[in-house]
Amino acid sequence: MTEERDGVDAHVARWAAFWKDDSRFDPEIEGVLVRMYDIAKWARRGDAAAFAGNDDFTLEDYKTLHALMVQPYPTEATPAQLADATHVTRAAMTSRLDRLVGAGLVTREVDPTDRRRVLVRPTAKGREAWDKHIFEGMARDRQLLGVLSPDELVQLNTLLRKVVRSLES
Amino acid sequence: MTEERDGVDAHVARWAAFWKDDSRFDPEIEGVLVRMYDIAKWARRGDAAAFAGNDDFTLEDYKTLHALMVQPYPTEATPAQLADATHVTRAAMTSRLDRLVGAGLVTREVDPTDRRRVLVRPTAKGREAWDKHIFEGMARDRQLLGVLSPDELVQLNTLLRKVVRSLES
DNA sequence: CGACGCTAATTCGGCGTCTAACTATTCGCA
DNA sequence: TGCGAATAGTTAGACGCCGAATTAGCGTCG
Repeated sequence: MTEERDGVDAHVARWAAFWKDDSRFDPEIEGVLVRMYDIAKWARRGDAAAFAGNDDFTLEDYKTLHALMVQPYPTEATPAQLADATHVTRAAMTSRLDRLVGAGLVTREVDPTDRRRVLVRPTAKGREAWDKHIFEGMARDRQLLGVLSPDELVQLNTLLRKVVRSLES
Repeated sequence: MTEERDGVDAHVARWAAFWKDDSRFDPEIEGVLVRMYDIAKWARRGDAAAFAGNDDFTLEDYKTLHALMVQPYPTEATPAQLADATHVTRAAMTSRLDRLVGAGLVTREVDPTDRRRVLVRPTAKGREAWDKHIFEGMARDRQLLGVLSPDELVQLNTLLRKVVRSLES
């Protein structure tokens, strides 16, 4: 075994001592989930730190704006679409949009063809805010995964894609 | 390309249309992080749902108890150790322990040798609660990653381990 | 055409986390 | 010995999220 151990190995090993011969426990399964959970938490913390100074533009603001900007259609979406894209509830999206409207980064208008719906569109100021932060986020991401070679990234994506596809079905 | 696409591919592709030739954007990097984030969120939601009925034993209670039970030393730890193990702040751990003490699942005593410190230990009831849920959680985990073969799990862990090690240093 | 069901968005109440400030205790060094 | 710095835990206040209930508009079918 040339691979070096990490903190999760230590954690899982200790933990495995309890159920050495119990088939219900699989160290590889637990290892994968703990690691993904830790890495995701780390990334989230890094992103949050990058937005810490700004009182008027938070990480959540950015994520919402990003989901809006990369919509397939012209940059316009309903709250429900944005909620799905960012994996939060509609209730959470309502409060996110309150903030963004208040800051003048998006507009919120009732859809004339279906008055139950609301159409959200970025303002010029919103596009600027998005543009300003998008590449900084990508730089953080690149640094986070910098230890992996391009080949390894492709491998990793292949494996993760399988998992995501099984979740989507 | 025999691999099937997932929702993240669609998301990232749309997104990539903006910076087709911009070296600052790497679809593999973004894909990895979005997928890990989504999978972790999915797992968390599943765990939370499993604890939804119980009013007196939440997912957070379980996680704290678990961290306590798998401590290297005899089952006893300080709030700071538990906070580090579960990746929450000490303030959050204080409120978690309030709940657990209130429910009679752990005890909290001042360390006689260093009166700043507090020692947390599980009660018999706490051990039972932990035992009751640990294998259910593992079953959920196994189902979540069921699409991956044992070999693929090892591959995945090897890649993730590299990332975690780089974060730890 | 009117009642019922469905969909979209919002409001409300509660929970968990965070940062920052505070208390208590111990350590270190003049 | 004594006093400032460091450490452990807690408290206070704010924020974001969630589930459930609410309001409003659309649709369909008798």
